[in-house]
Amino acid sequence: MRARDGDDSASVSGSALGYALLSLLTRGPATGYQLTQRMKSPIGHFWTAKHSQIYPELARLAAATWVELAEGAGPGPRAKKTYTLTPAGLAALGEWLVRPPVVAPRSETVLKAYAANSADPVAMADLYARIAARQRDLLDEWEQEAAMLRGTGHDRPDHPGFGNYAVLLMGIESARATGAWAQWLATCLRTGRAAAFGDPIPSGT
Amino acid sequence: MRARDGDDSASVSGSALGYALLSLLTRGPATGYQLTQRMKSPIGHFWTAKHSQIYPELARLAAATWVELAEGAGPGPRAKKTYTLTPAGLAALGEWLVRPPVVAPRSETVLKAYAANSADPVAMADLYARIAARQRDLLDEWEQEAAMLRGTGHDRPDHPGFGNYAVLLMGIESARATGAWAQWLATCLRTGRAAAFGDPIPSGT
DNA sequence: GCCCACATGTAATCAGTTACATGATTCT
DNA sequence: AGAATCATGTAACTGATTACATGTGGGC
Repeated sequence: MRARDGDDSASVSGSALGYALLSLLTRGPATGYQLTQRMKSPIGHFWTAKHSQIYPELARLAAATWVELAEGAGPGPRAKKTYTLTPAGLAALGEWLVRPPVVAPRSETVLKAYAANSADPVAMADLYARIAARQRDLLDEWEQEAAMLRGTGHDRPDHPGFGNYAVLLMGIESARATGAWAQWLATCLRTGRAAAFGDPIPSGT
Repeated sequence: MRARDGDDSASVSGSALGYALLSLLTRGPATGYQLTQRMKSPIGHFWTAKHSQIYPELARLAAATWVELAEGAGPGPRAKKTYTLTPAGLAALGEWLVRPPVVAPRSETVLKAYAANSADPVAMADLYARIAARQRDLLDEWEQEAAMLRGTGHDRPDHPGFGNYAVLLMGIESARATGAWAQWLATCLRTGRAAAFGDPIPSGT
């Protein structure tokens, strides 16, 4: 975020985190703490932030008049601050959304696969078998969640929860793809031979 | 990288970037410049680094004796340095590889979808239609590349290029998943109604 | 003469994590 | 009595990008 107080005009620009917080606030006003929780699911599988990063960013968003805050009595020594998205914040979000994404994806899981034959094949096969199992679990969980959301109309683009549904669908596709790939890789490494993609999970894991 | 000169023993630990460079060096000795190029494909779609990050990291790897360097005359004012992976470096890489990945994935593309109904639906549909088209192009390109690699035995885990092949396969799965999802999202936003996943690309884009 | 590829570095800044710090309320 | 949840912040550090800085050799 380059937005500072006094700089209320034209070229105000934000960081991806700032816009992520604005997106969370479209779901309704929240405290920094609540935003930290709200970020966990479902978007947390594709974007994360700790509270130590969120609190200063909220202060910057407030300085840019993209959010408003109401102070109240908090449980601890400091006041509890509830943030609300402003029309200016919503407009800034709308402008950012239609610009092409720029953050390059990073996957340590794929990076490790790139050096697959520099490690013990058994340990490596084990690692990717566990990753595949985890992705299958997530896939099951998310498919149930998505089915429930479909039942309540979240699959319509005018539904306020459509964004959540869209993220969940990408989670499903991502888990399916990663799971199948990790399983293929585990099979290759365990058998020491080329394997076909999409084979059923061999017994004896 | 916490590895410093003199600290050659037990608890030497590295950053993901350090291990990425070691992985690149398993393909053969290289200069920092060549590593910058080598990182572009195919692993560049899942892990990136600029030369300004690579050069200092190579110095740290050399201090940790994980790589060796040979100096020669360079084109510019400074000496050209060719780095080679040492047995200690290979061992360190092997230990890191079998540890579970920790870096959380980040996708600005999915983050934007999370706020899909806070922007102009037409512009948003356009954005995701372009993303889908791009993923289809990548899919075509990578499938041809993968077919070529299969023909030359890269799909066997003992082939030195197996890591490249594995990354390429994940690229394919990722492009397929992201492409189908982006197309679904574009269709939803354009029609303003719920769409089924995996539908054929509607005409008139 | 100009642009491109080769080649290596540093400085400033931004983004993100880890650790430190405080304190009320509710549940076990 | 101790742990978990709610709630907000800062400091130190690591990771990554952008910009600055230098210079050769080859092709057009």
